[in-house]
Amino acid sequence: MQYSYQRETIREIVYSTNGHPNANWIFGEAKKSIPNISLGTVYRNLKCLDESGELRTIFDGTIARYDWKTDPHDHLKCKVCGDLVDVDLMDDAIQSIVKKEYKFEVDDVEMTIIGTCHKHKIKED
Amino acid sequence: MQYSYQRETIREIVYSTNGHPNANWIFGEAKKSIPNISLGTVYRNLKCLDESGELRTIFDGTIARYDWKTDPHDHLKCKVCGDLVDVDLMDDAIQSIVKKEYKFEVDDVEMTIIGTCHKHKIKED
DNA sequence: ATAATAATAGGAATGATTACTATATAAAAA
DNA sequence: TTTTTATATAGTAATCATTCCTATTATTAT
Repeated sequence: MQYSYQRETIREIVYSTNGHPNANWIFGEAKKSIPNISLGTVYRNLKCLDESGELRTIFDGTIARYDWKTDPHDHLKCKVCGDLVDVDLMDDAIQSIVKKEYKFEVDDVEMTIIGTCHKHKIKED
Repeated sequence: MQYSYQRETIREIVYSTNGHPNANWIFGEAKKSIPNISLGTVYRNLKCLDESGELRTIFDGTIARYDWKTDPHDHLKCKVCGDLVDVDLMDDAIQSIVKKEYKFEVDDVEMTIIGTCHKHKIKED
């Protein structure tokens, strides 16, 4: 893969945030330094950065978000504020059940726990 | 919610398969008995069947699929054949970690394990 | 049966993503 | 360093899933 300033810029944008941005937000940020960058360029480069393991694509409902954390981890999604928080939950016990009982070779785990985060608790018993 | 023959048909279609169909497949099936049903009707009814708890929406990458199994469960997705298989993995330990450590009220868990299913094993050591 | 209410068909609109193409940039060869 | 070759880009059109809109139709309540 040939070097490109656009790809480098996109990579830096993703690496600069913990906010799980989508393609359109990244496009907006990229335009600040490359005003005539095109959205197609953003998508193409996000895909090849994913393929080369430099970022990870996560699916939030029906749209794709991008995360510089490439190590396996999970997400808590608050349905009130929409926040997506990184957590580390998937345990070895589950991995080994999948391997042994289902003879399934695991590449990746996508776990999103949907609920309400502490900011919105109405009352605590 | 008022009765409708279309909604009843859609519900029966989802309940008749284990194949995690998407809206378009359901639309095709529905047309067999209601030739001029519209895709909008399919989507609207899938949404209200989800809201009333009669089915569950699952996200497969960037598209929605529908599942009559409404009890919490997880999926194994084979990246070779695309099959989505129901499994029951999410354990109480994880639930309680989320609750205690993150003070997060869980409504739902979406866990998809991506990998290769036993049908495509090249060799076993 | 009539009126009130909610659902439908059909099609247009939206939003995310991908595909196309002529031009520009980067890497390799001369 | 020029020339050649290959790959990436901008800009735009196309696609796909999904939602929205509206006049008409079906369901429910009176």
